Amino acid sequence: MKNSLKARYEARAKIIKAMAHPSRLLIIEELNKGERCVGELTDMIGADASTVSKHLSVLKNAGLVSDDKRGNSIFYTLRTPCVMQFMGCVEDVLSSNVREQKAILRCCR
Amino acid sequence: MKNSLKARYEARAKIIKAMAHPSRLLIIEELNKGERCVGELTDMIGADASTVSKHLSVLKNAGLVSDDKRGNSIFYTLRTPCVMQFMGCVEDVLSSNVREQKAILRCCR
DNA sequence: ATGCTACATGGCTATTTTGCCAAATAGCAT
DNA sequence: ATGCTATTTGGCAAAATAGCCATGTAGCAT
Repeated sequence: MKNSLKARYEARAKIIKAMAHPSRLLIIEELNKGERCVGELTDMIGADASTVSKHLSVLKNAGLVSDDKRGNSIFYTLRTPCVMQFMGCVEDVLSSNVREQKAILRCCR
Repeated sequence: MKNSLKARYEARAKIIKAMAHPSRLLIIEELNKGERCVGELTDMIGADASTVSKHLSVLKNAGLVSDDKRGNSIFYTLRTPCVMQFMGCVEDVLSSNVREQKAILRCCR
């Protein structure tokens, strides 16, 4: 693969990889509704606070979220809500997969 | 995290994770132009044929591509072209990141 | 049947990711 | 200063991922 092209795909992959985790998808969806502090997200996810903190740093490092410290808490915001539009497509893939499974069942009865 | 919710996010994550690799992004973009056989993709990527084959199986397993064996070759197709629309958003994130970097430079001169 | 081409699979190692615990840091209240 | 709450960081072990090589399989041609 040509070098400049490779760098381009690597940059994209980094962003997509940042989204590619169940907990981080929950975070993205939640932040799409409005800003949330780490504690709120930790409660929802039900993992160790340090784990959630690291997930947030992955998202931040990819440029998907930004943070704002106010008082004792740090509030996170979704920086580019367009990523949420993608979820519709992901759901399409999922239901398309289900349809295919059904079709396979039908034809082999 | 509630169990049914968790399963939902895991299913989504699997699809996104399948996209989260430079070579697989190239494959997706190329298949968006039309069907391609493994050899063509292997030449473009410049990795071992077995490596490319495994990338394709990841994409297939996620339901993103389908394959069609004709003669001696196997042709892959992008099953849900909507994933390509997402790339625009990814590019937005990237250029937004660049803008932010520039802003940081400006303010600290 | 033999050979050749096109892919896939198994096996292995190196690297990356994940998630917990413990410890550090920062802000607020007393 | 001390304690309390919120969050991050370091460290570590377990799990997942990536990529190569060697090998297996399938189709076509001779």
